Amino acid sequence: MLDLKFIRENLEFVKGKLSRRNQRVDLDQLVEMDRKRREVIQEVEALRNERNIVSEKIATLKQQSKDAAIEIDRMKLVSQKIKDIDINRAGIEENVQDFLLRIPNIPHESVVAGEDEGDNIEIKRWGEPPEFNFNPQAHWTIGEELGILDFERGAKIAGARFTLLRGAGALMERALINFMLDLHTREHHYEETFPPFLVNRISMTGTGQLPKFEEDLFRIVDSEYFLIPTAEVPVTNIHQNETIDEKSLPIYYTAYTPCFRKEAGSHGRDTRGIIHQHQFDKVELVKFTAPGTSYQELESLLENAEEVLKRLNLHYRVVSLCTGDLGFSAAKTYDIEVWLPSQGRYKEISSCSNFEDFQARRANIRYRPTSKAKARFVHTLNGSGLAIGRTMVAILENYQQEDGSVFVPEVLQPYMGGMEKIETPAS
RNA sequence: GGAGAGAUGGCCGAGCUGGCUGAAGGCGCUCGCCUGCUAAGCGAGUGUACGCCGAAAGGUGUACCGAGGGUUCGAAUCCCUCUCUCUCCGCCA
Repeated sequence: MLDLKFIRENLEFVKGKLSRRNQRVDLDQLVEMDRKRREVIQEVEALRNERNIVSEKIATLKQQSKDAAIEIDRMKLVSQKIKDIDINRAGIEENVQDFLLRIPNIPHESVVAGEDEGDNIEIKRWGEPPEFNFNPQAHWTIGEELGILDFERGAKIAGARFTLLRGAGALMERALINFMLDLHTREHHYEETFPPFLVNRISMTGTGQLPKFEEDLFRIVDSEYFLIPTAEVPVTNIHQNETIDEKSLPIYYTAYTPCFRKEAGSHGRDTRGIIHQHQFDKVELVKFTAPGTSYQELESLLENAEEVLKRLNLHYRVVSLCTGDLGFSAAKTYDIEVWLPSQGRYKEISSCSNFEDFQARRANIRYRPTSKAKARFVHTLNGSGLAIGRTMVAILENYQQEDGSVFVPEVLQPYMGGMEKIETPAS
């Protein structure tokens, strides 16, 4: 959420910044509502002031056993008027608030203007794509052959975009989770957390999923619980409505959670395999920082996520999203894209963003500077470190052998009971 | 699921027979005084949000005692609904 006062005082600047996003916002309408809002506030507060003064007078009169009937009658009318105006004011303020919650964040100055992902800027590449002297298979073929990805059973149990992992597949899922959590907690100094997987509407609004993107979320019938689409939601909301001591910043959290997404807009995209699932596992990284350091913290967050791919020895590149491709809440985002041999292209496996104070204002997460100035909003950041399912896709495809077996990356072997290779049950 | 208790400022804790209570008292914190150092002591200050005035310093108004409604000229105080916490019983991984 943007600061209403900032919009009011920097209208042309904000308009210019938002025009580079692929979303249209009529700020003039907001400014007019805000003008009306302040007008009504002045009106009702003047009446309240009068009522307070006269009520005190009534109290005095009564103490002196004098008659206050005239004042009381007059205040009855004033109170009724206050009530009427208040209803109007509440309506206006709700409209203003709702409007504000639907305005996307302002892109950081370093974010390049562009239309869509085609305009994203490649920042770097790491490693080399593996070379095959045979035709590399897609992960769904490899996984089915090995008996570790069971798409038919997944669909039978739940439906499309659900997959049953079994045997070494299920084991690798668990191994990847543990490997990533161990790396981030032991070497990158994130605190491990294990949050609720269902959250309320307030938390979803705090991080920006609501009110605008409800159709992307799974919701529990007959209650106000939503299944989390990412650990970002419960973990960022850990400090909802809190004021943090500056001394304890920056705060680093990591969490493994399953993620649930309706994928409403992606019908027909990646229908095969486990690239787009309604349920997938992810290890997430979340940071709370002071405003001055958030961009250097974004760089180190990105490095922490990259480290996972480096240790798995998977070729990847990093792109900086352009204004048109930027998510609703983000001021700046780096995507890490891993190489998929079967597709001959890079596929997003992590998204690392700085939200600046956009989420903090919504979720009311502040910090008190040591200089005892007044509390300010923190900056929040998060990134996948990494998406587990897509990491498995990358491993299956990049480590595949001609005979259909798949080597287990060295760093994962201790997490898989020393297993070095996944082979077909028959062999 | 049943019965009961509670939610007040950074913290503890009064007020809850409605009217100088933004809120006693204590702790903490800040500044000053005092003190050879430390401790103690003394004095003053110490919330947030929004509106208006002001270049600013600041001034001023309104709101806020879990949340939302209601009664009343006036609500932290009375009534209703909800949320959360605690205790006991039942059930349960």
